[in-house]
Order: sequence, then C-alpha cells, then structure tokens
Amino acid sequence: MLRAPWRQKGKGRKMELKYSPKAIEEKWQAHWEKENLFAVTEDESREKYYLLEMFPYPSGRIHMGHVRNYSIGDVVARFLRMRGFNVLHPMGWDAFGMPAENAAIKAGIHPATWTRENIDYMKKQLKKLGFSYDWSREMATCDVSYYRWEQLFFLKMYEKGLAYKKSSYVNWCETCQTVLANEQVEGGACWRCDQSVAQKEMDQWFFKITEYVEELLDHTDKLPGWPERVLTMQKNWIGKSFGSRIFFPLEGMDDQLTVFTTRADTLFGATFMSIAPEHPMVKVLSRGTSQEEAVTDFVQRTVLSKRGDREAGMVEKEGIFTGSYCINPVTRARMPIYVANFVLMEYGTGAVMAVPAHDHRDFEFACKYGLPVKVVIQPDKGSTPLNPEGLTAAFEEDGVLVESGEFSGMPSEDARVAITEHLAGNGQGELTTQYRLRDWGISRQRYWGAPIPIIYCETCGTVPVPPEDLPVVLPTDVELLPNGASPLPVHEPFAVVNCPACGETARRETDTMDTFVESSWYFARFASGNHGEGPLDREKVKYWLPVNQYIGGIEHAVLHLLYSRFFTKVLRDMGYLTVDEPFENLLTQGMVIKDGAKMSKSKGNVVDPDQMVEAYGADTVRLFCLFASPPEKDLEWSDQGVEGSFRFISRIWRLVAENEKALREAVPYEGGAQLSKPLRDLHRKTHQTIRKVSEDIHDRFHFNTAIASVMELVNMMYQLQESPPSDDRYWPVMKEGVEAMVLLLSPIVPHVAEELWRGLGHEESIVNAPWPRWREEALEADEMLIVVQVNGKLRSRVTVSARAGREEMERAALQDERVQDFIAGKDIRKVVVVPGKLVNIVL
RNA sequence: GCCUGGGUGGUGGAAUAGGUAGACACAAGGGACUUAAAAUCCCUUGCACCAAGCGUGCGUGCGGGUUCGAUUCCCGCCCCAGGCACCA
Repeated sequence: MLRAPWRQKGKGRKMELKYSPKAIEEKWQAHWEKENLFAVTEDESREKYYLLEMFPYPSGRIHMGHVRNYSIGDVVARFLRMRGFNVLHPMGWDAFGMPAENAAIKAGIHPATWTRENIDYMKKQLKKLGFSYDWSREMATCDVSYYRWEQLFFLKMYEKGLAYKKSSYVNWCETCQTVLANEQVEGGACWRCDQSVAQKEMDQWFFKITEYVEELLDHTDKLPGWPERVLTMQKNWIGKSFGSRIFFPLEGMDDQLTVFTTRADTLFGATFMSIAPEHPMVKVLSRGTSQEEAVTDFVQRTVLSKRGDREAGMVEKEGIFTGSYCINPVTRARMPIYVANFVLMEYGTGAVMAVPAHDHRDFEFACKYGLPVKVVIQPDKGSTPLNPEGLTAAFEEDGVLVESGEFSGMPSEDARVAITEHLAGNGQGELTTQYRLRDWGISRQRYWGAPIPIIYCETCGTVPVPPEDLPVVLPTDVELLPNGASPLPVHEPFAVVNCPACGETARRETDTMDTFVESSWYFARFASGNHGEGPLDREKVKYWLPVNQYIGGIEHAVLHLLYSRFFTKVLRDMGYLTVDEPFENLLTQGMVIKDGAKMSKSKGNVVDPDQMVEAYGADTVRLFCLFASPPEKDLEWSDQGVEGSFRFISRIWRLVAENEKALREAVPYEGGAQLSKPLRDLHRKTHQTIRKVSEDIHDRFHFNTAIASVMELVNMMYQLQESPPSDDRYWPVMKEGVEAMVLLLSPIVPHVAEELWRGLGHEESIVNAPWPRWREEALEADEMLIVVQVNGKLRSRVTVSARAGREEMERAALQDERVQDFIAGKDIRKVVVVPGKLVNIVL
C-alpha cells in the first residue's frame, strides 16, 4: 500500500495548501498501474460495457484531438466502472501505414524502428494523462501476431469469392506511389497527401463489399445510437437508385450496348448515345471507320487527364463520334454513339442514353455538337408548356409524356415502369437497382503493410498460401527506395518462393493490404485479449461485443466505419462473431481548433499536449477539454480557459486542504436530523448536483454542463464558508457536499480526486468507489419560487409552499401586489397554471 | 445542385418535455486583503430608456404562423460549416 503524503509528513498541517499537480499525478498513475485497477476479465455475473476510442496511428506524438477523444472516453469508462459495470477499455496502435515509410526514406530509420519508438513515446504520453486503459490488451497492427490472422481472413474470403483479383482502372497517387480505394479519394485528390489522383489500369485485389450492400444499407436503420449525419453519409455513399437497364442494338453488328437509366420515361427522347472512354466497346465501334484514329487520340488524352478534374466536372464536356450507330428500341431512330469525357466507366454500365431535352449534361453536349433535341416530357398542367423549338435548358423534372407513342399522356412515374415492362417483354430491358458503392480495392504497392498471402505460379496460376504456411512475414531486411516504390518485388528471399501446389519456382504477391483492413477488426481482437490459438476467442468475443460506445472523429464516417461494418458481417458469416453490427453507439467528437482553424503545423497554431501537461497537469488539460464545449461540437482552444480550469481545481483543492482536519473527522450527513436553512439548502444542492451530473454523463455525454453544476455546488460551499452557521451539523453537511464533489469530478480529474479522496480519510482508491446516489427526499424544497406572467409577460415572482397545488398557486399569484397593478380593473379571461413552474394571467 | 448539422451577450457556451433566455466559465469593471504586486475572496456585467424601481421597452439570423406563452413546433427565406457531386 502506497503511503499518502499527509502521513509521510508527520505532524502539523498535512496537506499542502497550494495545489501542485506534478507529484500527485505521478504518484497515482504509478499506484493505479501497480494495483492493476483497469484490467478486466469476462464475468457473466456483471453487466459488461465495452467502451472504445479509435486507436491512433503512431505518428510520433499525440495531438490535442487525441487528448480530447480519449478524455471523453475515459470519463465514460471511469463513470461506468463506478456504477458497477465490467468495463472493457483497451488501447492499441494502428501501426501500418505510409508515414513510417516516408520517415524511413527521409531519416534513414527503419519503419519498424520508427513505429516502435513512436509507440513507446506516445504510450508514455497517454499514461501521463491518466487514462484508465487495460494495457494488458495492447497490440500494434504491425505485430506478426496480429496481421497473421488478417491473412487467414483473406484466405477465407478468397475461398468464398469475397476476395478477388481483377484488372481495372484504379485511382493512382503518384506521390504515394500507390493505388487508393474510392473511399480514399476526396474531391479527386489523395486523402493523405492531397495529390491529384490519376487513373491507371492495374491488376488489383478487391474485397467484395457489394455482396453486403443491401445489409449495410438496411442496417443503417438499426443503428439508433449513431448520429444521423453519419448514417446519411453512409447511405449517400452506398447510393442506391432504382432504374432500368435498356439494351440498344448496334447497327450493322450482332451486338448491343447496355445502359442504366433512372429515366426510362424519357426513352422516346433519346437521340444519341454517350459512352465512357474506358468502355470496352470503344475500339470495336470505331474500328474501320474514318473516326478510328481521332477516337484513339481522344481516349488517350481523356484517360490520362486527372480523375479529380474529370470527376469534379471541372473539365468542359467533350466527346467524339465513334463512327457507329445504335437503334432506339422504341422509336427505331438511328442514334450516333459518342465517346464522352463526362461518362464514368465505374458507374452503371459506362454507357448513357442521351436525352438532351431532359438532362442538362446531355443538353449541353447536344448543343455543342449540334445533335437533335426532342421534347418528350411536358410539365404538369398549370405550368407553362415547353417549347420544343426554342428550348434553352433541359427540363429535368417529372411531368407527362408526349410524343411517346402509346405512352403519351402517362405521368413520368408510371411511364418508367410501363416502358421498362414493355421492353422486358421483348427482351430489350429490365428493371434494376444500381449502387454507387463499388468493391473495396485493397492492394497497395507499398512496403509497410500486411502481405497479401498469394503466390503466382506459371503453371498453377494464382495459388493461395496454405493456411498452415501462415504467417507470410513481412521481411525487415529491406532497403527502401528513395522514390517510395516498394522494395518487396526486388527482395528475392521474399518474392521468390516454391509453388505450394507444384513445387516449382513461383513469385509472391508483393502488394500489401490497405491499412484500413487492420482497423476493420481490431475491436474484436481487443475483446479476445492476445489470443494465440486463432484470430478471435469466440466465447470472449461473444461476451464483450458489440462495442457499446465507440468514440472518434467524424472524418471516418464513411471509410473506417463502413469497412468495419462490412468486416463484422463477413466475420459473422465465417462464424467468428455473433453480432451484425460492431458499434452499438457512436459518438463523433468535434475537432480541436485554435484561432478559428484546425490545428496544423503549417498554420502554426498547434498546442502541444506535453507542454500543457507540464505546465498545468493532466487534470487541468482534461478538465478544459471537457468543459469548453460539448463533445460533438468543435472545441476552440483558449489559454485563458485552461487557466480557468486550473483555478477551479485549485479552488476545490483549497476547500479540502484548508478544512482538512474538520472534514476528515466529520461523518457525512445522511439525512434525518433537522437542519438550519443554509445547511438544508446545501444538502439539497448536493443531491441536485449528484442527479444533474449523473444524468448529464449517462444520458448525453454533456460533461460541460456536468462540470458547471459542480462549480455551482463549489460556489455555494464557498459562500457558506463566508459566514459559517453555528449549527453542529455544519461539518457533516459540508463533508457530504465535499465528498459528492470529489466523487462526481473523479472521472474527469482522476488524480486530484484520488488525492482529495484519501485526504478525506478513505483507504480505498476512488477508482472503485461507488458512484454517489441522490435521494429524492433530499431534493424536496419546502418552498418554491413561481413565476407570474400577465398576458405571457413576466411580471412578478412569488414564493409558495412546495406542496402548493393549482388553486394555491393561482391565489398567491392574484394576490401579489405587483400583479394587482397590472390586472386592476380588467377582466381575467383565463388563468394558466403550470404546477411547480408558473402562473399566467390572461386578460 | 443534393443531403446533413448549425446561427443565442465582448467570447466559449446553458436552457434535457413549449413555461423565468443568457446557468457555468472566460474577458472586462469595481471592492476587500497587501507597504505594493501576484494570488485569493466578494460584487457588477445582453441592449436601450428612465421617474433609478423587485422599473419600462427591446432581444435567441430574417419574415410570417400556431399558442395563454416559442431559442424550442410549423411555413418561407438568408447566412455559415461539413459531406456528396457530370452517379445518368
């Protein structure tokens, strides 16, 4: 048992009057660690709570965003622990990724060394902040003992067809020398380095996330604990739309072009066809025509242009006639086929039927190339009809069909189905559903990642590494190339292997997996401890999952959170997990900003957590992060606000230190005995505060208002100290208030709370102290202040008995002198009484 | 363009179920203590007017509406932030 300073110091004043955080923080951190207070095991007799914060990338040092994220999580973890839950609160490292490689190239340190050193430093930082993690579960995703299981998942996914390889145009970042998933391209630029992304045709591994698209979409309605905007972002990303697939026969060829459209009602107005430059039919359609050379030229130019510019609509619409025609299946009209730079190969079928009268893009294109415009939809009655001759813009809304044969007169909505069904009858079309979501490309041409367990053999083709040969260990004896290209392909001992099937010399896959794969299942690994027999311990995972509360930044709204949901479903179907969704509740905290902008080195507005902890202590930094704004909002850093937080802790410190002896000797008041009014007020305030803080933390994570209410309690105790009552219950009631204050603040400022708790005479750690309960009878006041309004305007306040009913409230209000002035000589039409709140007299 | 949030004092923010708008804090001002300063403690602090009161009027982006009563609910608009965006 560690000896507390007030005992070490012997006689005289035992607690320092001045609050100095350094010594007490180090002392209690060491104590908690030694006593192993935060390690947990499965315990069926207790209700479990799995609290998780997004684990950090070990970039070197933690930043204020981490401090905020983890402070929020720690309050919840400590609070629920005091409430008796078996709380799992783990921490680890998202340790694969490019910064390690970049540092290696720049500074000549091996990525593994760099990562390890960063982890060591950041772990020290987290410990200095006093977070209550179960460090026994710590892991880094670059550990072989972690990624080996990911390779096993890959093999199982490969077996089920959920991991497959295909050649396609992919997003290529020249700076990062690697491919990016669609989710990792933001506004046409790389999510990490901002480099504009180009298209490149490559052989790549994909995870078939589209296999789960319906479930991923459906389950967004089964996540009431997620913020609406995150769910909306995911729904938008999945981008489900209903429409039709229509087949257009090619003139003079025994083949057809397939398009996807949501506007089959406009089919009679389709006058030409636009296809993507990457479309496989481009070559066939232009071959042998006078356009052949020009088309090849155009395609080359367009495909090479930056995807970002092309996708963002920055490039002017351009196209070229292929030299071939197709036939409109309903009008039999000849439609020229164009290659157009605005048609995307990745969406739909890569071919679009162009209806210039009813689509602004087609309109723009038709005007530019002098193509026919045919109006087939007229606005509903009441609006001015479209003039087919002088059309100045496309009419894109629904309306009534015209010039559409038997479908003329039909509303758009009905016609979409009717026309498609008509086509379906002739095998010329079908109703279909289209998604924006595409499969997740996971190949990365980088070194610092988990190797993909595949071998290429000249005779046997693609051969998965047999599970018993796992792990495929990432070699560490590599020389990193200055241009960032992966050294693995030229690392012979790694790249050259014997084929597991025929034994002949073969080559390994040298691409590594996207690091988002690691973070897609780490939460389940934490629940398994460092299970050695397999990826997950089914029983343990069953006990802990799902994560009850997940906390992290909004920036992962689509990326990490969508991938994790997908992985959870895959692992469920493999029999590892029993849950459908990984995270029951999600809290997305706001950014930490300074001077109105996100903290960044380039803006020079970074506040260093180390310096802050050094200057004020961890408790002050935590308190400020929680007090300055509610978690989901941005937090504006304020040095003066930090000073204020430090002052508040000093204030509670002095309240205990200055009255140490009296408080230690007092027995907390527990009700019963009669109290004088000031003490009754304090007793009530104490219990009101307990209720307020409990509800604010439990129901809504509003720590700022919880802290504010403790401040009110503290202010009241200081007020009472100004003129202490002679009542002999003074110290018992003060002790009740002080103990509540310390307990309520302990999840937020755990070190100072622990110190004060011991100072009040407690032998056991506050970490395991039960959370205080409020008593209803203590909340009851003997009188209450009610508001009196006349015609809805506040005119007076009257004090009535707490038990006053409607009649008594009304009587008291009407008798009030000030109210009398307002109602004298007037008829009272109505009196509204809200029990316990107000009386409104309507004249 | 579409989809989400959001707009409250000098500042961060509060008002949880339609019921005292501005809790709590920062900043500012004043006072006490001190030889002085710092620290600490206490008081004032939305705006305007004034007869200076437990005063009156105004006030939660703007304009309407519902209601005895609206920061809160409804309709229309403006602005800011984030996401998606040539998605056919």
